[in-house]
Amino acid sequence: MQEKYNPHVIEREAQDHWAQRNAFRALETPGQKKYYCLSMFPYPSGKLHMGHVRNYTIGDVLSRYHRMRGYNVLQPMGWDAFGLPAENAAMANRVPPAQWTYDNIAYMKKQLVALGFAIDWEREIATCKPDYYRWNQWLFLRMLERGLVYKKTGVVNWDPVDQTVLANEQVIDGRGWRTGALVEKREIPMYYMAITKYADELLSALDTLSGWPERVKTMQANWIGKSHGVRFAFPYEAPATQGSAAEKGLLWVFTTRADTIMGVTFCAIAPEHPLATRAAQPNPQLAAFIAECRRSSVMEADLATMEKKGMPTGIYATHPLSGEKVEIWVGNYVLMSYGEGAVMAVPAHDERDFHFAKRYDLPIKQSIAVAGQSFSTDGWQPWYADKETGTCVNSGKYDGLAYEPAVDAIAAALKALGLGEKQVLWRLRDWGISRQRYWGTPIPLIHCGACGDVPVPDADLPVVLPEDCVPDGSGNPLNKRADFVNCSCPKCGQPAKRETDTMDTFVDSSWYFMRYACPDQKNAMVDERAHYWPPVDQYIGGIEHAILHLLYSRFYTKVMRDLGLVKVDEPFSKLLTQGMVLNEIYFRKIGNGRISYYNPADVDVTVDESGKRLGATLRADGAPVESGGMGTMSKSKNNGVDPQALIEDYGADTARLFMMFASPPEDTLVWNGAGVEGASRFLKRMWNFAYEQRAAFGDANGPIDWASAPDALQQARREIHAALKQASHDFGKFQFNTVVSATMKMLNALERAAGAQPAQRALVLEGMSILLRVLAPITPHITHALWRELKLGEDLLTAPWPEFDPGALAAAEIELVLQVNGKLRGNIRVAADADRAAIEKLALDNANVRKHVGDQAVKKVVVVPGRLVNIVV
RNA sequence: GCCGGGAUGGCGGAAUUGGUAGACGCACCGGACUCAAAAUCCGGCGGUAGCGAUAUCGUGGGGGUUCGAUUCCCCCUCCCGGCACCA
Repeated sequence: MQEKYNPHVIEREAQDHWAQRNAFRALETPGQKKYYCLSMFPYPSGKLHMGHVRNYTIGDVLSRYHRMRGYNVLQPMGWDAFGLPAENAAMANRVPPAQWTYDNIAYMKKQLVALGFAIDWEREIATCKPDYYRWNQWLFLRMLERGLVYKKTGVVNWDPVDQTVLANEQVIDGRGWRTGALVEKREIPMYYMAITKYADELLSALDTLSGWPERVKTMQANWIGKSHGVRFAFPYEAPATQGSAAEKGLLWVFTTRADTIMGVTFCAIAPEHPLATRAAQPNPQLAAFIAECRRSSVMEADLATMEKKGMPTGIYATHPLSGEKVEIWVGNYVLMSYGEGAVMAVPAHDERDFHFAKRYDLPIKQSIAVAGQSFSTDGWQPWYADKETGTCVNSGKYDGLAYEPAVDAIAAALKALGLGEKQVLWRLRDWGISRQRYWGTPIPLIHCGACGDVPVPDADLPVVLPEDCVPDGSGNPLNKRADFVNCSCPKCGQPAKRETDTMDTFVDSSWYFMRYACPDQKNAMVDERAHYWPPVDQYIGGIEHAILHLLYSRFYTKVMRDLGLVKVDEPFSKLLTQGMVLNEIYFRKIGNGRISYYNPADVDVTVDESGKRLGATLRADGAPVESGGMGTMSKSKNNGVDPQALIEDYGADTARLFMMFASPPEDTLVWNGAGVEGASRFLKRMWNFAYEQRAAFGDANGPIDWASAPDALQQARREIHAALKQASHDFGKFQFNTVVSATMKMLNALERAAGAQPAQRALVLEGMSILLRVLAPITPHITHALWRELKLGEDLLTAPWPEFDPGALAAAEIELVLQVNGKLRGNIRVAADADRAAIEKLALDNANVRKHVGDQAVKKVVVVPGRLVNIVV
């Protein structure tokens, strides 16, 4: 045995050992409990960052732990390889996205291997390869056949200089990130997936996901957003204009507060609403306002935070129940994509309408009252919107009705008029999957002048993406590739054009977990092995994916089930949402709204004497940079920390141990390398202890009568088994930081108790056998080496998880805390089986307790068995 | 703005889910070893008062429930994640 811990040597040896045995290859073994453990696959951005190390270490710890628990474990890995950063890199470096991507994959794979993850690399997939995305195309066509894919227009960010559609991320302060040009909204035809057809099941099935965090289920439920309300219409008359004749029509709106209908004083429509367009024809001011709205962001977050503005259309509608005239306004806060793109406005009982009415001096009419509260238009009060205790007032025959009966009566009245009825509305919208970008899955359609949009026949799949394009930032380079675009129509054989839009990369990641079951299957999307492995038993990934990725994956699973491809209803039985790993963000604005980000490792922070931050400068040029606060480690913010230096300096085990010890996996973690030293020190200490004690191992020890062993030994053994009990319990809670702390307690206890006596040697042997197994999932290399050096068994990979000895935990005496009126006043030792009366007497006899009780009467004595005595005076 | 989450010593965090707040580490301070340093080992380490026993304050801020609140309830502040084209 080597005297010194040398991580690089033992890690190489352990990894060779596993590789030679093909130890992590997963086979479909009938009769054995399977455990499909999956960490979200990475985008190959270049190098791993600490968020990856955290994610994949958690997955590996759980995989190895379950292997020790006797499960047939599958842990695969792959690459979410299509996406925008590859195109950005291509523009910067003049290298095709494909080459950049494959280079990154090669480098990052090397890093994953160096970290010793128990991955079945035979199942590796990359979504940018035709043998994968072929099945994106195939499923797209099946969905098209079933009406689950359809075409309609959608709104995108348009850079008028580059003539290019921009991602939200590429719009900074309303300007294109490369050109600095003011971005416009533009409507273009796109393909949509009808996820709303599954809205009901996506919502109700959340109840079956007992292994998911409540917060994620809540977020999904709110996102799907089922709301019950009333859809109804305001009849209106639009006067004749130069362009169009006078028109009578119905303005449809949706509301969840039909009980406030008699408080309506105006209506508001989205700038994109057809009625707004019509009203703008004779009204240049309104047209200018609508044009201004067109220049605003497409992002909901921007829309919701911007100043609420509006303008009257001059068109009046008739209130369907009161017959009053109400004016129709255009409001920049009304979303065309939700409901009807129009709302009834009740300033008295809707906060947004209230502020809008105040701003434009529109009437405010109370129609709900709460007993004991008086209404005023001076300022908004939360009770104005209270539907629990409010009743209708100033509402004619609905006066006095509470929320539910009022909604029922009003819906019935509208229905009788043929002007509306109750309706369920979803916040969830269909999923627009078209991207006007090169580096993605080609949408398998052909546009023929005679036949229209024609699906590519299955036999012609995949539609292969040429891998040698270099995007230049203006438009989709596929449009310039005649060899890609020009084709013949599969129906009529005439010359035709291939669709050049590609699919949203969320499509790629919505079913990859199914493909891992059978990545080598060339003739089908999935085969019968997808009836063995799915669902994923444990999914692990960042909390930032709580809604979109997880919802799309659930949708895809249900679609694949309904196509008979898989048998599961849900893709992920248990979900662990890892907290973000944050780091400082530094940037400079380099003009035209463009931003350049600098890695914190290249930035010096200056502080004053009290440690307060004064500023930050870029080391390269000494000039100041701005702080962008804390944010997720990412390529786009250039604030990732490459784990490579950590691995090279300390080894994979230290990197893994440190990551697991730093915080519980679900917590946000602000990156700070301090503490790595401590993790490394612990492993060295364990190695040194094993080296010193190596003589205790190997020879047979007789059975030890622990009950007659010295107290100090019994105490040490109690500590070890208590720590084991805690560690086993904490594994179930995913609380790996306290598992690590338990192993530290074990080593502390062993170091104190070690010695040459037979019982001491037996304790060291038992303790190390437990310690190494508990630590094995976290630091697999050093534990593998020590397990063999100490001759504790053959291969630690398959050693069973240790069970604690309840007998070791029993103590003859226990300590009880004494309180007077809830304040700590001392403690006593009592026999473990002491009865209540004896405990009370001992407590009341305690000198410090007597001092604090004094001559006050004891009102009550609370005894919590095994914990404390509280004397209430 | 809306939805979800978080805040505990100088730092990361713990507290068997209502029962001794600060486990286990990091940093720091003192000591041993050393010519010296590093490494290692031993000890200390929330604030205030006290030589000490001990007292008192203390889990983002304010209020409440309880014999007892980091934990449960109400209000507020700040930070993080998501908001449909970053992945």
